[in-house]
Amino acid sequence: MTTKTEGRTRRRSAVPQGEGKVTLEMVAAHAGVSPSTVSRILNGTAVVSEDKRSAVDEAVARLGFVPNPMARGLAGGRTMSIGVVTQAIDSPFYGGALRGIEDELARVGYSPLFVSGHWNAAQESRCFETLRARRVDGIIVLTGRLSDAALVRHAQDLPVVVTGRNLVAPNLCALNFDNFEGARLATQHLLDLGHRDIAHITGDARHPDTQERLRGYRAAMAAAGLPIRPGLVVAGHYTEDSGRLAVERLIDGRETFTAIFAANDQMAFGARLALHRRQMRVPDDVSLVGFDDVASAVYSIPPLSTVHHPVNELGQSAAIAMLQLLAGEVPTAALPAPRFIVRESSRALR
Amino acid sequence: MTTKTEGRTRRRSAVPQGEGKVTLEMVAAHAGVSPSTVSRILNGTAVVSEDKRSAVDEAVARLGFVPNPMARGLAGGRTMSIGVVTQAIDSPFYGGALRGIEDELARVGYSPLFVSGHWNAAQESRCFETLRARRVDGIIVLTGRLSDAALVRHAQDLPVVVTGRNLVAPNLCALNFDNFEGARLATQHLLDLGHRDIAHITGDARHPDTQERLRGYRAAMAAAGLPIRPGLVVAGHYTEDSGRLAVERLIDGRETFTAIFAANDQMAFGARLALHRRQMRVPDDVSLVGFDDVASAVYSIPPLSTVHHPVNELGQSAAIAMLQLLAGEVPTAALPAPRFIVRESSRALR
DNA sequence: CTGAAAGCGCTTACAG
DNA sequence: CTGAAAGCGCTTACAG
Repeated sequence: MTTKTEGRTRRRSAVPQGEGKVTLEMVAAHAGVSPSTVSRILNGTAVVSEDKRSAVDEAVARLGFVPNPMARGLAGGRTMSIGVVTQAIDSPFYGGALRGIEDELARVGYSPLFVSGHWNAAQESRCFETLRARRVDGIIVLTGRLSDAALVRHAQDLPVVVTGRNLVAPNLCALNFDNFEGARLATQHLLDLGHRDIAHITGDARHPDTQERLRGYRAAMAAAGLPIRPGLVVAGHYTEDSGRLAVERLIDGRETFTAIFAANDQMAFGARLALHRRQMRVPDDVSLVGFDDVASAVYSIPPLSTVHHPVNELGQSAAIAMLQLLAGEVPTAALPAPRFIVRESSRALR
Repeated sequence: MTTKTEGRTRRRSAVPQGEGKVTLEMVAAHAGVSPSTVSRILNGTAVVSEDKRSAVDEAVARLGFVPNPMARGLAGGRTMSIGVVTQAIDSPFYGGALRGIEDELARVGYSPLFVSGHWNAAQESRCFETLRARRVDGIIVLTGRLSDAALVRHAQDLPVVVTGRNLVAPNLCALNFDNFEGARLATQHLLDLGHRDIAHITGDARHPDTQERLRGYRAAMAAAGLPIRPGLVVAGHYTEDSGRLAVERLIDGRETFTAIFAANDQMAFGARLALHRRQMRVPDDVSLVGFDDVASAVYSIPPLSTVHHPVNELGQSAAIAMLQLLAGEVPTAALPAPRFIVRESSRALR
């Protein structure tokens, strides 16, 4: 049995190897100009005569020159890297955002530096230190627990874009999804289906989105002339297990309900399991809707009706806004409006 | 309107602020020694007298000195960063590994630099270039599509640890999970339950694990004296949708089956949906088992029986092995043996 | 428009 | 055991 992995013949190229060894000085020598000029051309820092420019371009191509980011950073120029403060690198929700950021940054030669704050302000502060020590050109923060003031302060030193907040400050761009409207849509969907006894599993109270989503739920109920029954609002904290537990409490309590709106998909999945354990069928016995539309929502059983939170676009927009800030432009990024996706976990009350 | 880029007020505080501004030189001055000595103490590069050491330690603490990784890297020392070549930053499977790596590296002050190869050898090569340009101290590769030869070559320049392969080379450590045994276990579980007509959804043929898992399935069947019915082995490529399609083909074909072993959980989820659509109940009508035990497996309906692939430990072990390689030691990392987790998607044939 | 020179903050031979 | 000095590969005032 031959191993497929070994048969790769080692192609040798005429092109100078060892990418890392070619320096800007070598390029300068080959092009017959000074290192300063090469630097300027590479950075578009100054107007340079056409012939020198082409000579340099050619030398760069011939030698396969790749500027050393470390040297660049040390010398005070751009490091071409953007710090990304996420909460957990393996979050099923933020994962899509990380990818959006990575893709968008990649197309202009920037690379992201991911660090995890684990929903902890102290750790997040350390993330910032790490990132600044590495001389990132800017920092993107996905929600986080840092105070707005702290963010504004950092923005004095380098561009920052933050998601999940509304914040206006110089050199800073805040990108927020319309959580209120999304939650209103989800609740309205259930209302339209004829449900009146709609329970809501809230997210972590310290999370900014939580209040907004609760507010959306309340607004829809109120608009329908329905009272908010306190027993129908149960607290979770965005994890599957907290959703499961919330439903257990709901069932064990005296309140009756025919539908549940979970503040995120993960809790909806947990709720689904609790319902399953109690032999309550979705959507036959109770309708269930979530929020976020994570990748696995389509494959849950039954496929989950949920509000689409364009997390990938969120990442892209954040990256684009950062690039604009870096270019001295005013960010124009805007997030798509919430859309409710009807799948199979909700149905008309009969 | 003031331009934000210019207004950089430099705040001055009593406490040495701006962590980034304290340099090794300042520490040296405060401690009354030369920069070289400070550097040596910080790096444990040489034996230093006790009094100088404590003087330096104190100065470091007082000033809150944090070495600049860029300068470190440029000067030829360690950058304290490890490149991690993953396939997709948002993979539900590798996510756990990334986290394991991050956690393990963090405790010794290293930070990971994640880059995505997207299952594409060319992109992976570029990942390596990026990482080397940034002077990472070592590179961890999660499977990938690079040839073994390419990996061995890179290991000549810096320590490499790779998962998902068996490979022996200097300055390189390969960490592989026992896919064969895992698959054998999964199939045996179904066999023990009385199933004979067991279908297998394979993974992407280009993926090294695929053959091993297929081999495990075959071995278990053979050991039970059962023939392998070709029609029962359908190809997928590790995505939910490919699992769904595979089951559609299975159902539309003439073969009968009472159980399915999907080569990973994602395909099992897809299979589950296809079954659901055809009104086939799990586990009543068909038993379903997966492979990997991703985080969401516990919350799928019904909770998925699957082989536990300790992906978090995989990440940790990879990080530990890297640290050992960096210390000039021989890696001792070993992965836990596969365990089959019985949940509710499989049950005895009656 | 374009050089020469200094400097970014460290590490590491080289000499004591 | 410990300095002084050079150098890592760039960028950026400073002078033409």
